[in-house]
Amino acid sequence: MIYTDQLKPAFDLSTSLCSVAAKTALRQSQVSNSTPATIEDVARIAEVSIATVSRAIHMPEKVANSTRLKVNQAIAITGYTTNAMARSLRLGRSNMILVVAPDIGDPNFSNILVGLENEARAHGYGILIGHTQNDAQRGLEYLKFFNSNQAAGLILFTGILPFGHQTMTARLPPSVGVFEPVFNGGIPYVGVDDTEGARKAVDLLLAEGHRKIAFIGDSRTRLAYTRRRMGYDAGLDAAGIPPDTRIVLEGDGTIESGRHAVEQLFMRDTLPTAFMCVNDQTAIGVMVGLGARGYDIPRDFSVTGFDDVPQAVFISPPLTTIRQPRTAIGKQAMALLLELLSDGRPTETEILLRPDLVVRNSVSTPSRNWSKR
Amino acid sequence: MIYTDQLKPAFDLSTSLCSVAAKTALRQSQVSNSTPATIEDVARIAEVSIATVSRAIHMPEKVANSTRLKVNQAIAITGYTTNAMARSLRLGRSNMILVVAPDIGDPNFSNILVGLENEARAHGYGILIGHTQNDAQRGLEYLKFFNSNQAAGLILFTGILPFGHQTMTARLPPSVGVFEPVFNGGIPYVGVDDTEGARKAVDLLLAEGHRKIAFIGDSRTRLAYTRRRMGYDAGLDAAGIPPDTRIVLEGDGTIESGRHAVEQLFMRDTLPTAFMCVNDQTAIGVMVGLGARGYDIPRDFSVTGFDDVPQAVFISPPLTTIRQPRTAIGKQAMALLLELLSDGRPTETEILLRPDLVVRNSVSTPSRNWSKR
DNA sequence: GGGCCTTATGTAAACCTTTACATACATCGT
DNA sequence: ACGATGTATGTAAAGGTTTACATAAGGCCC
Repeated sequence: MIYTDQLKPAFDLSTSLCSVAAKTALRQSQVSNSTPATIEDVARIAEVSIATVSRAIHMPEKVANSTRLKVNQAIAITGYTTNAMARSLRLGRSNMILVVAPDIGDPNFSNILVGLENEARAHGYGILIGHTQNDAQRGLEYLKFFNSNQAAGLILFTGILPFGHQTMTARLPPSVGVFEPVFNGGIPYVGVDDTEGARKAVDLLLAEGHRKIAFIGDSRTRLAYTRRRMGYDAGLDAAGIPPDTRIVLEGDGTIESGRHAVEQLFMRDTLPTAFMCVNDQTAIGVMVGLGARGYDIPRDFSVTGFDDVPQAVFISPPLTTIRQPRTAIGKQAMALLLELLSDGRPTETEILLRPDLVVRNSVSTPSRNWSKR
Repeated sequence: MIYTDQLKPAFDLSTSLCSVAAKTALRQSQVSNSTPATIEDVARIAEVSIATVSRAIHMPEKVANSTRLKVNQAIAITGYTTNAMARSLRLGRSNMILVVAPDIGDPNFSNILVGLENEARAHGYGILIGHTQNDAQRGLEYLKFFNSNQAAGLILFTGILPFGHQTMTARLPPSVGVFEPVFNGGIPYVGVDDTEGARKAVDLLLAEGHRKIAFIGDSRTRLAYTRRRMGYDAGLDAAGIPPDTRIVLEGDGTIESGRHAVEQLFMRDTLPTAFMCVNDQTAIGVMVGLGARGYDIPRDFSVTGFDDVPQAVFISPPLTTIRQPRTAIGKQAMALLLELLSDGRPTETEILLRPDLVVRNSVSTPSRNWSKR
């Protein structure tokens, strides 16, 4: 898929196999050098037909060695690069991948992008980005990219199709979801094993001696959140601790909801010794709420998050959390999509990467105060 | 540049002006509906030539009202969208803008991207991203996008051309720099008024009563850094404070260099009461260094940064700094580029946005301790 | 009513590839 | 020596637009 990498400008004509006619052609082409060289220029210089040039580039084994050599030299001379527009038009497929996220300003987004871009370019693809800001109408606009083959595949950051479901279910481009499965189904995705990640967090808290561990969840129905809750439940169960619904709260994944959860718990009779949060935002909110009430973390309460957002290391105390291997996720997602593009059929419907526990400073043993309860 | 926005699928044939022939044509086209509608399908249904369809879309004033109506209805029926590949091929220009940054994983990058993308799409352009990781070879690869009209313009995040200078100076695509001027010159850029920003920081410190204000700079020769230093100098000068080179240090803009600067100052005989840092990274390093020596910020020392990186609000204490209006910069840069694309000649060579002081918690009056000196 | 201008539309070439099909030539087995 | 097979190359069509140029029709003036 990488078209030409002969970009070396220097080329010594005297050692060339090119005939006199070729040299004349070269001279001509240099005069009219204002416009990029086309396959025809190359053909003229190499003294072959354009079909042969095309074959020399894309099916080198089908042309004679001597011819291929001539063509390569002509390419070097002209600095020819395949016109991607013409190629896409002819082939009915492009070498661009559209990446759509609800918000490209999200700091989590950039790291994925790195993985996506590296993998894409390694295979001769470019990437094209768009963001919907959760507006279906805007999502719909990106659909045009596929009608006209401006993009060959789609990476979706949002759990829902950014365009109305009925509109396009029939002719959906090859797609891969990132982080969470796409609602409509049929689209493979790459994410992290949320259950296992949550399990690691709760196991750490248990190992430190916590028995009353609150779970601050996210009531928006996303598989990731459900699975994190499952990890929490499983961990407690394995430790023989009966579930206590009084310390399981649902928020909405924001800082504010973390703070709110703390307030709610203080109004009830049972306080936990640790807060396991569905994501880092919530954890930050919990820490803020606890701090506002004068408590010290991790002395009085332990807190864990999930995601390892860039801020997690800078807040005080630095947050113990579960890391999403973002660059790796991006790489995997793109690899899966490219495979889809060539094979046509998804090999996997779900790729779950292993999340790592990153231990910082927001967890310690339960304070004597609270563990007495 | 926005091709078609008639996407409404519903269309009542009974109210249509279309003749029986048109309805037959429609039926036919619906049968072979697996492939996207072309301009020819539209022409057949509207019973006009493809030239007229093209004109109805791009030069509506050149077709009769009745004809335009028929065409629009046909477009609505077919769901036609201009094939961007064919269009770009014919026009020799595309509706994509290439955005190249050294590192798209940089958290500062995402916010700019938002501004860029919004502005671009508002004008019918899409954006395409790449990152060079400071590798000239990789930068060179992106040049192909211009030879083949895959992109019409270039947004550069790096202060240098990502491809060897000599290679392409002749046929450089319309370009706009972001944050800092591009070395080679001739390329307009959009950034922030660094001098004014620095001046705001130093003026705040002076207003708080500081007289010994250190400047921790960045010795890498970038215009932005030089200008921030100029703002510092000007501020002290205006306050009648003679420059004191003993408390002006050069680092390299990293956290480590901030920490190192603190160590250096402690080894000398004159300590400042405040640290004005060339960027937030350095400021964070300074805070870490000071914290390690047991000092409290802002009680013992005041610290200011520059950039307002996302972490600035999360570190402790939250950093008083100068905000880069990132989304606005992105928007402006894209607007300038689009203007360049239509006019051909840059109207401005440099657009400097006004940076704002954002006051948080890392600055207070000089501690009595130190001010006694 | 004939020449002329204006307005609306159609015809066909061009943009640059890729590739099915045709052609030409060499090789080989008999 | 000849048909069959295989290899290397060329010819031309197709992909979907845009637009210069040609054509046609209508309105106007004398």
